[in-house]
Amino acid sequence: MSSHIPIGRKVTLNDIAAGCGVSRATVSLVLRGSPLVNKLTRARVEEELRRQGYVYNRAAANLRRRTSTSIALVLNDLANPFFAEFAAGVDEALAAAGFVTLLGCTGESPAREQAVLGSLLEHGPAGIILSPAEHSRAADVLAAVGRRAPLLLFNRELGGALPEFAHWDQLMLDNQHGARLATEHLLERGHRRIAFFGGHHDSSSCRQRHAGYAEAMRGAGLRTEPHWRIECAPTRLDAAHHTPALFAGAFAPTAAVCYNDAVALGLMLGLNQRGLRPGHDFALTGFDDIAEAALGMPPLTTLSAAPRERGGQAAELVLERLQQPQAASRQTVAPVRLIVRESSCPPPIT
Amino acid sequence: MSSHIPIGRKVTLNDIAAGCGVSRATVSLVLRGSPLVNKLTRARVEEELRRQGYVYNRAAANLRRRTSTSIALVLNDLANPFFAEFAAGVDEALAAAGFVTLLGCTGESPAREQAVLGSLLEHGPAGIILSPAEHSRAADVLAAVGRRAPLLLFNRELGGALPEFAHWDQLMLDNQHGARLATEHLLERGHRRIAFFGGHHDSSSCRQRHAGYAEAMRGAGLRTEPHWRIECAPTRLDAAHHTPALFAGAFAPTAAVCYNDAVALGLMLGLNQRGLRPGHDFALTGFDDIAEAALGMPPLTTLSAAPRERGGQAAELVLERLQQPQAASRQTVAPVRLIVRESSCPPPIT
DNA sequence: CTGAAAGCGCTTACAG
DNA sequence: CTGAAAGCGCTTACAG
Repeated sequence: MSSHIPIGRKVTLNDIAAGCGVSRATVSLVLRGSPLVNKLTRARVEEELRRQGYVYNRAAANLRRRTSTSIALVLNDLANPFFAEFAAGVDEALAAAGFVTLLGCTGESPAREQAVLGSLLEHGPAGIILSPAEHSRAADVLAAVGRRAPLLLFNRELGGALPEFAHWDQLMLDNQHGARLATEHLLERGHRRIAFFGGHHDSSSCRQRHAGYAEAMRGAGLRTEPHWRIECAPTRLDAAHHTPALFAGAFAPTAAVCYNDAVALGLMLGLNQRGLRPGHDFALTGFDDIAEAALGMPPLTTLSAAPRERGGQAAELVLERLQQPQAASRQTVAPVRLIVRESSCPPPIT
Repeated sequence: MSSHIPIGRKVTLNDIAAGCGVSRATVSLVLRGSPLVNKLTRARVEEELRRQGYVYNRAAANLRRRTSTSIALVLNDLANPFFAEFAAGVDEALAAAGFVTLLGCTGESPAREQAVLGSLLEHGPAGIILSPAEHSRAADVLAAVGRRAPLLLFNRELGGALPEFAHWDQLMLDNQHGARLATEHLLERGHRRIAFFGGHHDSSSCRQRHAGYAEAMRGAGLRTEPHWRIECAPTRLDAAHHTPALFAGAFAPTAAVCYNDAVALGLMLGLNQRGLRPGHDFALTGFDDIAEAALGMPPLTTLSAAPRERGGQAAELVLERLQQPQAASRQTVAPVRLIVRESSCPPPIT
């Protein structure tokens, strides 16, 4: 059980009612802007509210009315700028709708996710926006949340699908289309030997991006080599380490579609170590458009998901769900935009 | 007034009590872990809680007990990685203490800050952590918050000091010391003509950093030239634009202590445009250690405030205040660490 | 147009 | 060790 912090004496409806000689009910009606109240009574009450510095106790009101004015936002990694932007977008849209954001971070741990969901649910959010931790399972989330609040899944799918899945809304990035755009862009530049670099195949976003890449390659009538698909952790460091594998076989690629920007920046490091100049001798693209992407050497061609707008969209989606609890669940796919920068050069002339 | 969202029928203490033939009071005692309850009764109740999928209604409990288990976190800019890290640190520490984070973003607007504080206060947080919007005034914050919850001020001071100020705790970065460290580091490298570049003098953090720079220069017995103090907006772009001003007079500087990393990165661009190689022909330092700092060309010597740890510290400070509402207010200054990278080269040999 | 009364889901003395 | 009763700060039919 959590600690308990006593609150100082606060001004309540009783104080206001007593202060201007009306009943609690009348004060309540004034607060809620009811047209039933006499103008003069209203003015007197409003003056008294100001005078005593009254603050509405929304928790009490919510209890009585059996409503909620909060939405839980559960994120796998707030320190990641992508999710920070997303959170800012969520909070802005929720605030505009009169809701408050209950924040919870899981640090990519399914166990912490369970704890965070449990704790936030005790505060009775009207809905939940969840960007799941890496290996979070559908069954566990379902057990924690049940039917207590509608859930919107953002960015990642959960492991181990379930029948109840159908009840959850989803907002996903168009990973497949994005990777296809990047691949087609490199094809247009004249590349034929294009690798797909980084990420792990057990991540749904990685599979989707790879599918988009494969689709574009097939569409161009091109075959791919096994060593054009290098898996590695989605970090700069691991990407740099795995760079040599790209050049291990015959038909070395002249370009790579990278799982994300971090991987692309790491590949740049790895290329430099081999004496290859990214953006001159080798072309590459990222995914996410993190702040560093525009500053890389060279600046990185990448895909932007406009995380702040996604946040606003996620907020809209849960709020709509609250209006229509029974409507069929919605699977929304957010568009992704190609941002062309210097890193996606034409192939070197051989 | 905000919208209202009806909540579905939930399992309450009454359902549990009825379900296993005890009174509500007994169930409550079980929930709160009271030793007064018979072991068998406890086991029966716990089984029933599980069976019905009971979720504790903390809002109702808080209302009855007149307690609160939430802390409001009000940030000027969550999209800024520094504050995102800070927020992650706050949330982690609060969660560990059984508290929940009520998030609010102001987007650097004092007007939105007022609205956000008002809205969050209606949810009855036990305390508030506020990183104020740029031109937020003490009087306005006081009017919004009053004595309804203890406030911890983070990162920036408020405009227009007030007697009541003394009631607020503060957690500030050691800006002055940090800038002094950077300046002394450049002095040790052999620089004598060192500029202070970027930021606006009406920002308290900028004044403090400039004071640290001036202190180090005085300490070394060095005078400074007027054109060694260039003001500009704390953005990359504006910094790049203002670069020529550094070289407008006689005694051009060989190094610059920059207001922050964004400014330093902008100055790098500006130097490149003049044909000067940062880290070779000109030395510079930043402030913040943003992710791009380590990746700059060259990597940027800078100061780290360890934002995530600051978040944990801020959470500790408010939680301590809740235990001791009457204790004298505390002004905490968080240390800042110099991170030496290639940008702070020795002066060119002339 | 205003007030008295009941109740949201919990907790907490107080009896027994 | 357990239960009946009152009350946290609100809202909402229902009278008048």
